[in-house]
Amino acid sequence: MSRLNELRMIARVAQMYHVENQRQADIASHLRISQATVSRMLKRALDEEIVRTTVVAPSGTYADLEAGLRDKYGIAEAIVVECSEDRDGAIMARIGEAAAHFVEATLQPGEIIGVSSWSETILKMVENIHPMKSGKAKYVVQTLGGMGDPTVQIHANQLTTRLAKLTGAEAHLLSAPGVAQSREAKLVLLGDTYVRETMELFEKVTLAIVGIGAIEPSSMLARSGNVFATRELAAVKEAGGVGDMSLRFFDADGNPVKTPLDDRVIGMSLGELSGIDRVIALAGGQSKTRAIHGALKSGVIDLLVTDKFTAGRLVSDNIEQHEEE
Amino acid sequence: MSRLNELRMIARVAQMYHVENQRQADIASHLRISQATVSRMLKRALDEEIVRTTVVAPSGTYADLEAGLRDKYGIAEAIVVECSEDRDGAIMARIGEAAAHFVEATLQPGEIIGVSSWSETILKMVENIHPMKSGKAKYVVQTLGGMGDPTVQIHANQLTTRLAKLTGAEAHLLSAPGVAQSREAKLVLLGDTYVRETMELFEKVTLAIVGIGAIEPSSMLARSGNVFATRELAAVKEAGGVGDMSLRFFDADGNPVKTPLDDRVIGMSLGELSGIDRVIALAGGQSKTRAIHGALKSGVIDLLVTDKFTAGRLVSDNIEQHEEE
DNA sequence: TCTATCCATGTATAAAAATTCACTACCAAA
DNA sequence: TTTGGTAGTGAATTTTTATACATGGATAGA
Repeated sequence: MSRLNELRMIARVAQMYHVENQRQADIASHLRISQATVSRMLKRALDEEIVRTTVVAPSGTYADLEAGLRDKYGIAEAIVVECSEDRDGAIMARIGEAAAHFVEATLQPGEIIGVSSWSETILKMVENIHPMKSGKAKYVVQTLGGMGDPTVQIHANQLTTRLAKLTGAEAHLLSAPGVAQSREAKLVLLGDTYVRETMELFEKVTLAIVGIGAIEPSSMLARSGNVFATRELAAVKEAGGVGDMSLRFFDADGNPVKTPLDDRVIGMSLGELSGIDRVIALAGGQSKTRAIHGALKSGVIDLLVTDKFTAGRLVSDNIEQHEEE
Repeated sequence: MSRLNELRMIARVAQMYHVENQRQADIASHLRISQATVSRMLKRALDEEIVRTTVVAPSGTYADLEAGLRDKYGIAEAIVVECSEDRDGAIMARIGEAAAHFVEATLQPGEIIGVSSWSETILKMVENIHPMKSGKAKYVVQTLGGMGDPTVQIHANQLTTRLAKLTGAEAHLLSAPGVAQSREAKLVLLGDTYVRETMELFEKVTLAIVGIGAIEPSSMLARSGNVFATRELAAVKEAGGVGDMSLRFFDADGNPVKTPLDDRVIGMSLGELSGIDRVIALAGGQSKTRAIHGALKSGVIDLLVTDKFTAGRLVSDNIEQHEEE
């Protein structure tokens, strides 16, 4: 019985605090108890479930999927975007928008942004970033060489340059192909002063933005002019590779897949990536599901931006089912 | 679209704060924004109804009726107790329990309690108060004389004394009848040193506990041996009286009803009562509904403790219907 | 293109809330 | 009855949160 009277009082305190927006001190003097007691009663009210606080995600947001991704993969943050259809074009646009918003909102002054250029999704992101008048970022560093095809090469440069402009940063381009013809060719290219200067900035990057690729040739990869022979991609698959970030391949458990290809890629390595303060990955789509799974497993990603369909697939355990879909 | 991303972020912040119990500062550094912004987002979340806080009244409490009483009568607080049946005996017991709990929980150190002795409900309250080891209250002052019948007189003294003992206070008894035989007799009684000393404490009372009586003779009033002639009570009713507190009568609007009886009562006046910091009224029951209505209207009561049936009758506007029930 | 005004933000600070501390009462077991 | 542990309290303090203020950019109208 006394418990009921106690709960009545707690309920009243909760009412005054949460509904009537009174301060604890006022409630305390009104009820002739101490502020400390009011504070304790409010905690009690929470425990006793006299007050219930619910956070409802605004329609179009997927807090549950985000939590699922965070929990399953141990990543710091996940953003799951609304998307009307499970189609790559629509997905990339939405992911790009959300990523742009997030980067804008959280960019630190003096930040050094590393950006992988071989990603359509990142392109979409850059398209959605609003120009920041007062220079916020310090440098934007291209973390992967351009593509063989000169047209696409320009494209890649533009992405980096544009992002630099938008963020008020100085662009540091990687004036080299993403994939050299041979190991020896790579060494020659690395001899270039500008290339070396840019690559020396890799370890100073504070925010890396990467795309995640599936082994299946994407349209951009295709356009780049067969930098990897089909045979070579097959070898990567053979070795268990499921996807890449900046042309660095990994398997379903997130372990790097070492192949001779590695010696030809001019860009940031997975090891370098993992040393970066914030790594934001942008990817979504049916075909990339397994690749994203592996990428998340690798532990180098801090934040994933993806779509609700892909997030759903990732969270539901049966990733392997999608293997050959 | 940007609004949606903003809301998503707000939802996430709300999630981290309310569900995951993280501090604003931590959320801020996690998301690379300032603590101030987190605070604003949380306010925003409240406005946008992304977080919803509901206070659910524990079963057996009547927050709505209490709010109704507060609003309708402008009293500071109301306590409405659960009660299985609308019968005076059960009601008094419950009200007494609740009042005891409240007084225990809110009694200030050094408080001077004034207690009207002619109330069975107050008696029930005193029965339910737990002894407080370290003296909390300073004095317990009897605010109405005893009753003519010596047996009941003792009863009244006991109530005051017992309450004093329980609260660790010093009892100040009013060793005089509640109603003197005549105006002259009252003057004589007031000449008594002890009586005068107690009455001089009236204005120092910080917490008054009163019952509310209907004009209809209560069992205790009856037992007291017809202190008021039936004729006199009729006169009070004639003048619009609907009830009394400590034998001071008032009408349905809470205005004092002045009759020659006033000059014979030895106890605290309504004027003195209204000057007291906290006035707690204990009353419930079908027959007292109109009396309580009038008492609340008088504006001297700060807290009413009553039962759910009576509260329901009081809150539903049609008090006049109960006039002759 | 140039104001004037409006927002949004972060910093610094004020305000509010939670917690530590010291103490009291209470209870159960010795 | 004593003792040792638990629970609950308010005052003081610390921690956390909200706000006042100043700044810088965005926006709209001249």
